[in-house]
Amino acid sequence: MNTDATVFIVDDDQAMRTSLQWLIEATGLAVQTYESADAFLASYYPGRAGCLLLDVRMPGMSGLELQSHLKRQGYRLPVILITGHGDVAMAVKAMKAGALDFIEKPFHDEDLLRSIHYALAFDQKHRAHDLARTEIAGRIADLTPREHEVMALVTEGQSNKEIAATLGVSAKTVEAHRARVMEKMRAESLAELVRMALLVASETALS
Amino acid sequence: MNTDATVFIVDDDQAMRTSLQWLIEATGLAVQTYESADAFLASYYPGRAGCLLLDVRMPGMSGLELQSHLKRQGYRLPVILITGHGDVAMAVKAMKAGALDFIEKPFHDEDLLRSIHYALAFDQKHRAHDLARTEIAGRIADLTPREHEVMALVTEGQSNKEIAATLGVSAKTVEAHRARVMEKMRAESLAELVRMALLVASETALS
DNA sequence: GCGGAATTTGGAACAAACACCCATGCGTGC
DNA sequence: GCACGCATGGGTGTTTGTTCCAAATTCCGC
Repeated sequence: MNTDATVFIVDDDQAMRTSLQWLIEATGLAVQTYESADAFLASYYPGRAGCLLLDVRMPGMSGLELQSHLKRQGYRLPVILITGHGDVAMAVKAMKAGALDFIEKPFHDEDLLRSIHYALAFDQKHRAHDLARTEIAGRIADLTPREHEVMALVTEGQSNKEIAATLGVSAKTVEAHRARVMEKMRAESLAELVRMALLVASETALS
Repeated sequence: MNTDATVFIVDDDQAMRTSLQWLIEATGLAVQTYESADAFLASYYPGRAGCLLLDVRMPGMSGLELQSHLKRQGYRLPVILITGHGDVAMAVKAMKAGALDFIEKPFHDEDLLRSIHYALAFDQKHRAHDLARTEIAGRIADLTPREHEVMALVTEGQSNKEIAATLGVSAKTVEAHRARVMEKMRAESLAELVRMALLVASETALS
């Protein structure tokens, strides 16, 4: 398990916060509590690993609002919603918005803990992937327009000769661009370059 | 919209089936109704485009059971669950299992129709992808064990020489296998082969 | 055992890619 | 103007991959 994974708890009810904190810390996990969505947002920065335990009904920004706000910001922190007075429509809406779980109070401690562990595993699994994707995207951003163009055609399967014809330049020029692409992308092989291209493209593909 | 997309309705209540059928056919969509999960399974074959409207509570196999059964079979038909007496836990369970929506009776016609249209779009979007994936998986299944092994190393980025060392055979042998892999997979380029490998691997990766 | 598929290996010629070297022209910014 | 990055392209040689060819071995099923 990720050693600096933290369970972030946002709930306006002091007693609930304390009780959740005790329960979760007893399993050896780090916990940070906040009494409002704004307090959490003021403290959280992307890159913090963990998961988010969120009360649905709170003064100010509600749990669902915070959830969609984080999603818009591109934060990937897994969200578990907790509610005292939930209904089916609310639960479905939250799950559609990407919540990992939607738990009604009162709940069984084991159910919540199981959900938290799943969320942490989910976060860890996606975090490495996202990091790699960001890294690769950064390298692509460093390519010149022409190099970017050549990389696209190379990863599409065209040979240097075909690319030269497509771009209306000599094969020699394509070779030069291609070599620079391999170097800048730190790709050891064409296969690796194709993998990189697909990795960053996979994000764009998810509507 | 897909012209042969069909809305499959499974509900043990005759009146409900008829009412849903009228509602949906009025929008110009094809509908087929079944009075039980078994009746649906006896008639449905994968490849049929559309979506599935499923009553949760039915004699015999329940809607949730049919949903997980289809999932196990690898069928990707989008599922919309409908229930008269649902609770939050049931809705969350269904959504976790991949249902696109979970609707309580009584519902607004527009809500159901919106959900159906989303499901049909979802189905169409994923169907082409899944078809391609199945096609590629079929070709891979036709590879001999050795060819499969060589393909794995090739798409990993190893050169023929490296593969030869890995497998303990001559580079010449690897060339022969590689050529047969390209032919059997109908890949025009290494990039295409890598794409194929990643396409089928992406499914296995989704735990 | 015999036929066939799978695996193995080699030769020769060719195409493609890579790795160096080099040079020129064109903007942008200091 | 001059330096720098960018795009362009030529030469030369090596490495790698492809495409023909042919052939030996093993193992499985009929």
